[in-house]
Amino acid sequence: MLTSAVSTQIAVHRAGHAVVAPATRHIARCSTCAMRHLCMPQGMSAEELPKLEALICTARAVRRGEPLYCAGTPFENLYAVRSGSLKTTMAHRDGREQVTGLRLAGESLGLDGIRDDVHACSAVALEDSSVCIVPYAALKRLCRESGAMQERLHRLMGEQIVREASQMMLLGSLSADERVAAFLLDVSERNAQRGYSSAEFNLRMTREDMGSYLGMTLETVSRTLSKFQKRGLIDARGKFIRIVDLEGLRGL
Amino acid sequence: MLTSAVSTQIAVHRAGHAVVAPATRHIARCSTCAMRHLCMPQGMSAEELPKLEALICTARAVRRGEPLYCAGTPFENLYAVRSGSLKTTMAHRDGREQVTGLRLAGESLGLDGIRDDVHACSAVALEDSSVCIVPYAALKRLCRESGAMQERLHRLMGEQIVREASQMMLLGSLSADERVAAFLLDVSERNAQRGYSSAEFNLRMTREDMGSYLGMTLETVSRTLSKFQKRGLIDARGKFIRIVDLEGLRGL
DNA sequence: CGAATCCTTGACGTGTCTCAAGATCCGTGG
DNA sequence: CCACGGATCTTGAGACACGTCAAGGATTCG
Repeated sequence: MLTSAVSTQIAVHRAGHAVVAPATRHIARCSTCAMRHLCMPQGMSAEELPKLEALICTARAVRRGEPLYCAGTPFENLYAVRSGSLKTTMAHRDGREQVTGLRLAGESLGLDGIRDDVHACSAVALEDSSVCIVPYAALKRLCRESGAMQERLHRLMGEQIVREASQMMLLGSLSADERVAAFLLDVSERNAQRGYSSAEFNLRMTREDMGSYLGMTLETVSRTLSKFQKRGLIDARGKFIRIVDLEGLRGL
Repeated sequence: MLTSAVSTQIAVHRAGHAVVAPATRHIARCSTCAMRHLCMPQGMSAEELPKLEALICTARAVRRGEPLYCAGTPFENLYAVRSGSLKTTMAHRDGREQVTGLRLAGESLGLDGIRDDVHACSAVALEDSSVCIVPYAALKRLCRESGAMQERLHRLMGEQIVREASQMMLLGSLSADERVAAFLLDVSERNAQRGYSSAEFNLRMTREDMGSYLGMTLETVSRTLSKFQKRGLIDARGKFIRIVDLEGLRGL
């Protein structure tokens, strides 16, 4: 359930209700889907609401390991993660892939295609997931009609710009210990913002994914997590991670 | 002079004319300023043009070493570099600063403030420079009236998102040699796109700035440049750099 | 339940950092 | 225009954090 916490990523109504719609229908209108708030700023007038729901709220299921979209393919939609989680990856000329992002339930996806109508990244589900589809062309039209809507989309892009700049800082100037600690704290905080536990969570990335995202090898990720465990900072059992000493992690 | 090359960063008209307006007036309307094209997509109707020019084209001079804006200060304007160059920097909690971007003449600046109306980065001039001021509130209004304008702004943000993702890749998986080579090629290409020489240019960053941007120490930057010089890949005399063997650099 | 994937840990190699000293560049003021 | 002084750059030697290679164990998922 959502708490009254308001995400900075995607603002959420202050009423508690189910985050995840019943997963029985894979392609479905998600009028009960919390993610429609991606496009529902507080300032929006009542008559605009139906237009919105008509536009954006189609859901799509993505199986673990399957791509939601691929780098190089035409960009048409933005997405909001309804349940599950995905990674975004980019490839070098030589084919090496690197993880460039992690998207948890409630976060948005697909902005990498806006530059030139072709996706710059691929998005792959880390577990069986569900996303809301937001047709970009229609969203753009809506943003010209509604200032609140425009504001929302701009902030979403701004958020990603700042988030990526922070990741550049992490990669450019932190040690392996500091990177792993910063990553765990980031995931923890993003969980908290969406009303989930900040103290424990299932990280569906592999050690290799984490290493790729954090600019280190999977072995170093593993060693670092083991070290944190020995020091009593975390309790990690495979993909399940519990943060024991938050301040200790912050202090790195 | 501009060639007919069209920048992907900021599309430029296909007519050649001076990139840099006469620098005699520091605060001036820059109706002759190429940077007004930031907000002048091809698809724009004739009657919208005056509105645009009324809005955006005020210039501001920034002395070498001076900030154009600082992290933590209110965000009100976007900027387009008219002449000169700037770096953007971000600070860690502990005060360490890292260079997160380099902006050459013709490129845009300030998107880091859109997320929450406060600048996330600082922007500091690398040499005496001049920028066009684009009030964000007015630009937003314009984007609701003009689809072409909206498109332009979105692509600008999309460009930055993709650019930063590429920099994350560089920082996360390239060796020191590869990073320096990629950086030189990037600057070279950006120069070419704006009609300047791709083979030689003045990089006004210090070795320390480059190191900070590329996630390495200034000593390693220096050693790497020396190595490239010995191999006949480049000709570097302090901040002036000439690319001798483009393919050789690409091959790293 | 079984096989493939994923994770952990060890030993060793190396790319990059750190510290240091001298050279060079460049802005400033005379 | 020149001289000065601080900032910047180069280069070397040694240290160390992290990568690489390898092997065995634990998950996980079909």
